[in-house]
Amino acid sequence: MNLELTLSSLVLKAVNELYGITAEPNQVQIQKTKKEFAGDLTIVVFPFVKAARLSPEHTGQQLGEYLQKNNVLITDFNVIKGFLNVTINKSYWITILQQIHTNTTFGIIEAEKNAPLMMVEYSSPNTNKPLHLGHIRNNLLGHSIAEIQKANGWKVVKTNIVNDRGIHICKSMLAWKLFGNGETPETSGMKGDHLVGKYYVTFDQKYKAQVNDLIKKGISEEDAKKSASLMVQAQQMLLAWEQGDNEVRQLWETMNSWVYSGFDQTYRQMGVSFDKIYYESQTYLEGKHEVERGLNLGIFYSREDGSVWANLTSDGLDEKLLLRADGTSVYMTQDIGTAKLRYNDYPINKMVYVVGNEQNYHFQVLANLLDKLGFEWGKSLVHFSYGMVELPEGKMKSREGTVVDADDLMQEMIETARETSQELGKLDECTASEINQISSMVGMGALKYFILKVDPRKNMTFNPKESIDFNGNTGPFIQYTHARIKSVLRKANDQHIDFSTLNINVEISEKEGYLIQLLTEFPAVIRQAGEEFSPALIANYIYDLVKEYNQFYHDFSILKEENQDVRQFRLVLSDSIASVIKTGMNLLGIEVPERM
RNA sequence: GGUCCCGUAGCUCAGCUGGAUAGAGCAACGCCCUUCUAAGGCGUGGGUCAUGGGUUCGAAUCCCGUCGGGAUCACCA
Repeated sequence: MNLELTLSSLVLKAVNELYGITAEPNQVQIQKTKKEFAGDLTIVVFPFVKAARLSPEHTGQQLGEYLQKNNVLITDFNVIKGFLNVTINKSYWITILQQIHTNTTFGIIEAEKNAPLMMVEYSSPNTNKPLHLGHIRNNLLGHSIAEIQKANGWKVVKTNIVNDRGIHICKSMLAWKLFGNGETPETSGMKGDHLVGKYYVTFDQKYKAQVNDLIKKGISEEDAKKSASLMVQAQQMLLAWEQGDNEVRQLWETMNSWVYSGFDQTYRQMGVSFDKIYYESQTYLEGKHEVERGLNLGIFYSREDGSVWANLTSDGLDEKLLLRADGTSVYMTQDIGTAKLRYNDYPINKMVYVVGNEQNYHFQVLANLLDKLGFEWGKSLVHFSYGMVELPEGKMKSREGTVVDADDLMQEMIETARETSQELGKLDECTASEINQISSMVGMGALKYFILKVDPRKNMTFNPKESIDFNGNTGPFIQYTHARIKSVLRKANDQHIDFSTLNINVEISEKEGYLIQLLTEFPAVIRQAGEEFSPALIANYIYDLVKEYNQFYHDFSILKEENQDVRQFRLVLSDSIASVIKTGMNLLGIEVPERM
């Protein structure tokens, strides 16, 4: 039984015996004692002062005396205003540390055989352009959430829905066909996804020129956009694609294969992966079937032009298009199909979509439509809605060329890490491949931590002109602390110091006791991060821990400590902290080096 | 216009299921390497928690209004 629960029930007993009231467990508020006061845990006494008919100070005093008398772990207490601060026996903390140190999966709950299954969809790229900073946030969140849920005992299937078809794909295909002169990744030396992206931009430029010409000829902007020949051709291409036209399909497969090899490279660098990938081209027909079924059931209706709609106004939503007049499908259509196929493929208990908050409405509608179509899990889907990454001047706009490319950014981070190591002379004794490995870890660590430490629900700002920091509240700071601990442990090992056992009665400082207390919070942090879908909670926790540890490291010596028991204790403490750093950072998808 | 989200130090962010004097990092300034990795530690300055009300013993946190910013309501995805 953990300390807080023990204390909590003891407080309930105390108020019952002292004041004759039966308090609810949630009235007992126990929190960590603020640093400026003596004590480990604080009980808020305000909820009981009425029943006690005493001043808050008096009530606190009485409760404190009762607690100390009835719990051997409490060695001392003090009351400030209405706050009762209790001090816990140091040997208790040492016992706890011993347990943590010997527990190789501290904080982690491994999935049991019959554990529930969570499917996490993330990434979901379009195959018409390379990944950018927005995708990075999505991928890092998706990967981290999957890891966190695994650590909370779920079975997790990571999935990706690739938007490999649709009008936008046809645009880059058409532009390549018209203006590409047969260019390939090989002939151009470009990464496949970047090459295809180039033609998507080409389409946009040429199309805009056509529209402007038409407007100059006196055609309205609206009509010009519809009748520009590039748009008409793209729509014809989409239709040809849906009808299985050989030539179009071949071009499509070729260009998509270029994109996939580019994406693979990006995903590898990012350190993310998937257990099962769905392709829109393989799910949209299922979606169409479902829409037609809904139409037959009278859930949906068709308009005169043949388009199919859902009327959701009675649910507070709008009317939603599900099939265009020409019979081609839209985003929503395929999402319905994909959902159905997934539930056929896996015994899903919880479906999580990691998708930006700009699509909040889309998922409201999706849940509603699935529900209407009779899927009982429709309403229970989770849209893990995260905020946008913005530049100081606002949203990234591909048309204005302000998009931060994922590959470029990752490369820059790794280069910066390499240069920094070199300037500081940190890796002078390492081989070239070690230097590569560590630079990659540190550069990616800086990027990942920068993104994951902020509350996922909130929009965040990224300033490309100021490179991501390596000092302070950053990934490298945490990695560095880990490396320093590992260095000490290596030296202990060289000196054949065995620290497998602890003397429970060793004298420890406040700081050391506090570090153990922090360690004990780790499992609860993982639980909460899972419940709230927030990697940021883990990031912030690890930062607090590391900051405290660095103060300890500065103020106390470990290997030079003469008292053997104390030295053992500090080694065990450091080792345990290194483990928690590593586990926590791994939950964020960040690796930690042995040296840096 | 309807719906939803956000506003905390110069900048980037914590804190938000109500609790003590609102915390970090960056930036600025000043200290600390003959001592286990200075990517570190210590210190100084910096706040009307957008704003006005309300609930409460107690509000950055909960409720209502106002102002400011954003998202969305597409035969885009």
